[in-house]
Amino acid sequence: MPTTAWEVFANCERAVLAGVPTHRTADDKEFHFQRWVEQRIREAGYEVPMTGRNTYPDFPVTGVAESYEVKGITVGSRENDFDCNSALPSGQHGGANVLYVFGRYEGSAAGENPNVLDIVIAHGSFLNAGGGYQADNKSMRVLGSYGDILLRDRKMYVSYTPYRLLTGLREHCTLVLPQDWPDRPAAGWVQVGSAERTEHNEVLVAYHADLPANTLTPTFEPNPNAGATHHFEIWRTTEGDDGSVVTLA
DNA sequence: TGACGCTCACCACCCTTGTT
DNA sequence: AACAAGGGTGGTGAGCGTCA
Repeated sequence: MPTTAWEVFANCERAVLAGVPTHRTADDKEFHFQRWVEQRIREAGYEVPMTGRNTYPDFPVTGVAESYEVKGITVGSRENDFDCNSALPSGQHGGANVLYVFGRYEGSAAGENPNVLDIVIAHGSFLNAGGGYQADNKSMRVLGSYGDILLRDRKMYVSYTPYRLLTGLREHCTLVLPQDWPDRPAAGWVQVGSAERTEHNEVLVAYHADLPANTLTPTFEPNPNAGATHHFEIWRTTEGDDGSVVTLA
């Protein structure tokens, strides 16, 4: 079954190598990189619907069970982890594969047209294999001396980026897919590494917040998938390949 | 031992979408 | 329409390790 990942990645890599910058405007400092990725998806011949800023994932591909979630990183700032807000990273969402697009781009000193320095597209299961428990956000109007202030138990998940999990990603473009990804690349690709991630022994089932003490106490149960391994293949096109390899950090 | 750089927790803020 | 929930970004300073 053909997938979009190879072509979308190849377009991103080509644009990085060609020095295609993003376009940052004063009124929209945040979304230039998302737009840059959207253009690459469209260039690859795929349609993405116009979505608002609050959709997750950012770009579901029309007619294909694949979607792209974009995470921009200003170079030299926060490269090792990212705020997922309340959407725990996952390889599946709404019946579609989720591919995370990370890119490092130049900061505000570069002006309105910062260059994209490198790209990593990673299947969500590389960040989190799934399973475990994830409750929706809840709130209750119980707080403060008058008892009328809303307490939002708003989960904020912070996941490692591939830049933390893998070596050799900077100044290169890199594609990370599950070993059992449904299709293989055409000619012109090089596998530059492989990675195996093993599931943890326990899963979080609850946590207790003690307000006077200002502490959080987790409660765990054994992970039914403890020790399960997930295998990933790491790819570049021959255009971006320089013989270097990628390994788990 | 002080300067420096880095990480991380935290803070501050913005805006849209969904629900009632 | 009002409110709750959800998606995002950038900045800062404490703490800590490294190195001259």
